[in-house]
Amino acid sequence: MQNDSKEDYLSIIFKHKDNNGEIKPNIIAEKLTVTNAAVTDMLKKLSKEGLINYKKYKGISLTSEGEIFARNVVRRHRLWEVFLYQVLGMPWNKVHDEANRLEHSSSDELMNRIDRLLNYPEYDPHGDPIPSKEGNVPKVKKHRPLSELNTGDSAKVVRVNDFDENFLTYISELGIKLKENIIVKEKRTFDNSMEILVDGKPWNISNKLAQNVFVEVNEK
Amino acid sequence: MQNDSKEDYLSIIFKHKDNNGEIKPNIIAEKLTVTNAAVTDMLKKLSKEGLINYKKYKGISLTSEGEIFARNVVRRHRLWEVFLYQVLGMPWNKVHDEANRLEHSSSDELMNRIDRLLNYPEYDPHGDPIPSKEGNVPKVKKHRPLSELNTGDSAKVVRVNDFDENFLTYISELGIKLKENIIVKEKRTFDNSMEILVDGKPWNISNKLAQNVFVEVNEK
DNA sequence: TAATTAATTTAAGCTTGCTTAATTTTAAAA
DNA sequence: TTTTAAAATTAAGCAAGCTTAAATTAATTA
Repeated sequence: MQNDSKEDYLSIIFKHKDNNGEIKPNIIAEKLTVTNAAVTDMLKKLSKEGLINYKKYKGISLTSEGEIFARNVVRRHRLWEVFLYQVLGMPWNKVHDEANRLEHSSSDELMNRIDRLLNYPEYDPHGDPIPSKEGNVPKVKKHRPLSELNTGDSAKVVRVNDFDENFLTYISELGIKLKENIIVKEKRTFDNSMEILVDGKPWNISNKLAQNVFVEVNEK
Repeated sequence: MQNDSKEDYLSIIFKHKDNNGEIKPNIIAEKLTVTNAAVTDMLKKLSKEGLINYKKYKGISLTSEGEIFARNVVRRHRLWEVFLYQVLGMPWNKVHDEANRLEHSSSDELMNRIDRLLNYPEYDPHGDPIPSKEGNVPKVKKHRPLSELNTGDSAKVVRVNDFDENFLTYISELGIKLKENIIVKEKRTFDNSMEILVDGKPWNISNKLAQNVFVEVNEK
């Protein structure tokens, strides 16, 4: 109701900021599917409240207060994802949208109880790190996009992007999931598409798809 | 976000309608702590959408479509209450407010999974019936307000009103909970206050309090 | 560097769900 | 039944979070 939008904006900034901790309005607009004008509007409000640093036409970044706020939203989201996936057995691809609603409706006390129930998980079902109650963010395992591998490489899935439900539905069908092994049978140089082996089955995947699956390469 | 208010109105109508299935705007305004003007406003919208029967200055009732809608909101609310209380061990008095937020953010699929996890409970932690997925509302056990009992009566708690967190906090302190036995040591005729025995301990309670605790009288 | 395109901001306006103040209708009391 | 009080409704207006259209600034390309 009152804070949902604000929470969405801060969470998006947190998740999509670059190495300098900055993000462009454009990206926020895309991720939230609102117009740029709406973003400008909200940025002013967030700035006035001291949650972001914002100067017209300049980069946007979280203040330390905004960082704490955002981290907490992300914590709620990812804990709900683990709960939905592990405890309720909800399929991978539905978990994100459901958590997107729940994250705005849960008190800290509730989330701490869920956290305990789940035995303090460090990663959500897509491999993203879950900020702790104290605000610590677990290290993300070193990993590269599947798209960078070459013919003959073999690797283990450690993270996937969760921004698109259709993408998740599709890779589920291919048998791609966390900790699953993937072997690159052939990489085609002209369009960077590849043939991969998942659980013994061969699939043809686009470069775009491979860019959204992250793996830890197995030493040869 | 979009539907929260609507859901609140329908749920209040469902829970507080009289024996004719009707309710006055006044009561809705009180329960939702909004002005009568706001209620009139919303009633027009709900009526236009075919969710309630409404004629100016006349009684308000749910249409069959509204009934289905409202029942589902109540189902979500009460299932969440059971979950919070039983699975997470959240205290009695905090469960209602938390569920008030979650009820607006949960898909049917989610609630059906929670329902299964809880093994299809029929009553929430305050003794209120939980509508099933199919819309069946379990029979509420026959019961009377504690305030109607007299000196020497003994009874078992089967339901309490959950409208006020302070009330719930207070009766928790007295040891009053579902299935707890209460003995009326003395009822005072001049103000209808009573001295009761809960788990062996004596307490003095007002008539107002006793009106909100519902019991099944033990045969002598 | 100039011209063009893309991104950002401003301005005006809309919808939702409220509010306060004034008015009308119904219910209760004399 | 008349008067008075309570409840319900209408009218006008406000804040939040959007939109579209126009204007400005930054980035890219020729």
